[in-house]
Amino acid sequence: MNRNVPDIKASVGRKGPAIRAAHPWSVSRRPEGAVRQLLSDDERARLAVIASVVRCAKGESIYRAGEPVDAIYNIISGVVKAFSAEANGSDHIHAFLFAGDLLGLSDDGRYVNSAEAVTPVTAYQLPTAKLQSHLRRDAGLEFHVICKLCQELRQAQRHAFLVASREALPKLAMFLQLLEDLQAGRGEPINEIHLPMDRTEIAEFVGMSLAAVSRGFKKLTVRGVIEVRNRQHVKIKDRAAFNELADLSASRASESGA
Amino acid sequence: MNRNVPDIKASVGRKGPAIRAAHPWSVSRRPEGAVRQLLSDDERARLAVIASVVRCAKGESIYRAGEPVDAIYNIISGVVKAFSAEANGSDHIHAFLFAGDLLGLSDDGRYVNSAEAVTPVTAYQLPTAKLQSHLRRDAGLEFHVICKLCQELRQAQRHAFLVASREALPKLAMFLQLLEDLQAGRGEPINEIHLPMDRTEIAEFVGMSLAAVSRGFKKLTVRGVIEVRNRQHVKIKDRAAFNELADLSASRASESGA
DNA sequence: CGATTGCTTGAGGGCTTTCAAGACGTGTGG
DNA sequence: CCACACGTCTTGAAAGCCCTCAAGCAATCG
Repeated sequence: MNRNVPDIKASVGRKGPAIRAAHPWSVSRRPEGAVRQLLSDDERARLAVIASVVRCAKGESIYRAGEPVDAIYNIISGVVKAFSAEANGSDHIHAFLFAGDLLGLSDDGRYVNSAEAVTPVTAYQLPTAKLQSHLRRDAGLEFHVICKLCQELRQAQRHAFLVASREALPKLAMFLQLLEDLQAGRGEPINEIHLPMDRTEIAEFVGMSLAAVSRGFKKLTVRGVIEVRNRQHVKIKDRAAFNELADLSASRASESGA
Repeated sequence: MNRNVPDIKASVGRKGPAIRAAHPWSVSRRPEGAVRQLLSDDERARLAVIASVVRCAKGESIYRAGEPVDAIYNIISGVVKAFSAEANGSDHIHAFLFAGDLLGLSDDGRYVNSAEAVTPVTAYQLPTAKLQSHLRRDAGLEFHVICKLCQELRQAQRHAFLVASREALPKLAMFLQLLEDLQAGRGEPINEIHLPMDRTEIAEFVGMSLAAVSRGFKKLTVRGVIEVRNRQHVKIKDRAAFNELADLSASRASESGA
């Protein structure tokens, strides 16, 4: 990864770090919740002062678990996986992170998981030392970080819910629903779901074997629930069946009126 | 639950809301990490102004998923479970919360999960409206909330890791290790692990059937890994075997030098 | 002391995992 | 432009683990 690159070109047209999340305590009428850019142009500009832009090729490591924490990252473009290594050699992926997400969760001064680029990635690097002193003086900015953390916490719970499911089809349906929601939250079209990661990474995220993921997609296709255009693009054909699978265990409180 | 009780007696001797967590960006030498009270007496006193004390009996509901968010809670004593209902009727427990923890995670103005007292509970109730305006003016307090959220995020990831495990024994070992760590973090003795929840709740947390939990404890006992004094107290007899089970999948980076 | 709740234990079935081989697709070199 | 080679994905068969259903046991409370 190219660290501390004073990349002028990349900064051009960028306003600075961006945090996408919903305000947890206010109600919105928009279908996608209230996912939006939290930071004002001014806040982004102030953060840009302490940030540098880094680029990673696909598969490149951003940081490793156990390393001393020197910075947290804010993704500009691309997809990152946060994972931890298991004893048997394979990894367990905690989360996929997209543009507007923060990563670099730490404990006791060290990263608690590793991060690696799933696609080519551009990100702001925010040194913790500078960031912390910056945060202490800016309550508004801090509040936005709180909103973002709340959102990540919800995602983590949703992920735990997903992996807790024992059957393959509900798992995959929930996974696709998760990606679809994120895609919608980013304002991208959702006629098709984009899967930037490969089947192995999906398996490591949902907690199944690679073979089971393959079989699951197959079965969903045969049943007419989804249509796999290619390995990166999936379309929901039977929304009712899809929701039934995805909501089988996850009874989401979306229809609770007033 | 008794809401808005101006409980003078409960407030006596209490300094106000307390948030226990580790500072994510600084290194500590203490074995239990740096888990400590984050708020200063002054901060706690300022929060106490907007807080009221609520009490719940065992099994009582604190809030339900889907309800409009009016307050978040800070546990003074007792244990709370955060859960969401599944379609089949049983629940999935996201987390057990102890003294010093915050609960009341929300999305789009509504609680995203339900909370219920596992034991008799005393907690501060902090109305979100007042809290938010309070937070906006106090960067130091906000920073502590950020620290706490980071900690909850780690817990959520650890939980996801736990439920992702497919075998019963590693799951239970990780669960016991989790409780032990929390117990140590609270400064309580760890010669014995205290299980305030019943077997059903353990099953709903680790993502197994009640029967499997029972069988798992049995097997751990037979193998001499643990000793079950009674249903609420477990002792680790064979630490090596225990760690082998718990760390089988969770390779924690605790021995990385420098 | 009896009843209710919580926990344990047994047997059969279903699902995923594992191991392994084959198909697909992509990128490179001729 | 085609052929080859590699990595990725799919598919098959046997085995293991936990789940479900159900009955028996223990502990708690009135």
